[in-house]
Amino acid sequence: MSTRQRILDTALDSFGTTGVDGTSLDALARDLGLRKQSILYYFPSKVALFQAVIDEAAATFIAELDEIVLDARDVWEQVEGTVRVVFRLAVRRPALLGLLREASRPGSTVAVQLTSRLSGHIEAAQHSLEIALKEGRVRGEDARLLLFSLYSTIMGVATEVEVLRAMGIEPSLRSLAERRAELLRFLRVALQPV
Amino acid sequence: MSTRQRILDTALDSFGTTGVDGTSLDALARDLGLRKQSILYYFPSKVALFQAVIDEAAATFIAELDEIVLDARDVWEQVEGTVRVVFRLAVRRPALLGLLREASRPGSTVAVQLTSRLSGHIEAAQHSLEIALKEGRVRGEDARLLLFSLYSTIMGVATEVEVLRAMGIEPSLRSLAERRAELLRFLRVALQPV
DNA sequence: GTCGATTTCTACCAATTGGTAGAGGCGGCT
DNA sequence: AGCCGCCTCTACCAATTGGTAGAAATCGAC
Repeated sequence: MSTRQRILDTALDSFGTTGVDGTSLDALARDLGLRKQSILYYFPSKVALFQAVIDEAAATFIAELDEIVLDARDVWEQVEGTVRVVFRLAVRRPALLGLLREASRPGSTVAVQLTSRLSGHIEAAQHSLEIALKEGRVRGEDARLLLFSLYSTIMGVATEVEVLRAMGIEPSLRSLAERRAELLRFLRVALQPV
Repeated sequence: MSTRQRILDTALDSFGTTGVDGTSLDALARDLGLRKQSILYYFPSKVALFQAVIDEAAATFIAELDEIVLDARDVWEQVEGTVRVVFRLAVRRPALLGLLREASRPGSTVAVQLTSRLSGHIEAAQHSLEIALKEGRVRGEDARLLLFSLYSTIMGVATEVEVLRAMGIEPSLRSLAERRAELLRFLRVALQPV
């Protein structure tokens, strides 16, 4: 793997767990077995590196979502696909979810950049939700609120892994799968029209 | 108000919005019209200050919750009370919610402290949820997952304010009240037994 | 007024931060 | 060999970080 890509990968992990402010270029270079000047050779500044990491993270996130969600035939399949993607990321790349949270924090300069990057996907999801609402296939009123609720519920439950880890409890894959199944049941019931 | 209390207040706002790493004692002192040495007079170190802030934040949060939630007669009143408290905090003290997120981030040293501080309330809520589940007054299976889902949903929607602000949109109080009402409808439907 | 405690100040400090300048290694190409 | 472009290095820098030492100011009590 190219040095540039290695830097992006390690930076994502570090930014996602320790935070951007909590990650120094020195520490990052140490993890890579390099000097920080080599990092600054590939990326002109730290914020440039952060933006590149965000860009790549958003790209992979969208790619994973698109692959599963876009060719879903109804809203429920979209929800199911999103849950699958987010949980897979929570297991395989927990730092990515942490990074998304970090970047969407108010005051972050890249928040705008990230949301504009994701806005296409968000609007598409909202649109298909609105249609489903209008046709009565989904229970609810405001598509935007529904979307936010779904998103925050999924993210919250998925990041429960991290919270548990922070409390010193290592969650098993089995318990994670159970939680995912329960979350799906919960969402199905919540979405089902009366 | 005492200087010590002023420091705690300003620190909460700063830590909650800019983050702990993103807040220097110098900047904090500047906001207070002091020198940072005066801060270090009241709190021996920065992490000591952070812990004090967390402690106070958790205390107010719990106090607000207890006041409304504990004398609720059924689970639905508890949920309604929690939503009311969180939304009120999102309007009056948005930094507090940001701080709670910051502190519950994995890798944070105070995460354990915070959760142990809240654990009493969490267990009480989980307990009453379990009873409601057993008696069939609430639809669901795992009380713990249900609790997490409720919590993350409420938090997510409440912090939508911050996300919108980060996108440059100032949400009106009216729209916030609407969202709260919609969230309550959403939760009521999701909890109602069949 | 003055004593003593509480509080806030000036003056430093070592360590770390992100970032610059430029030398040298390394490979392939002619 | 010699050159060149790519990469990584050493050496350094100004600014900022959290924190210390101790001098002044401020205060109420007597």
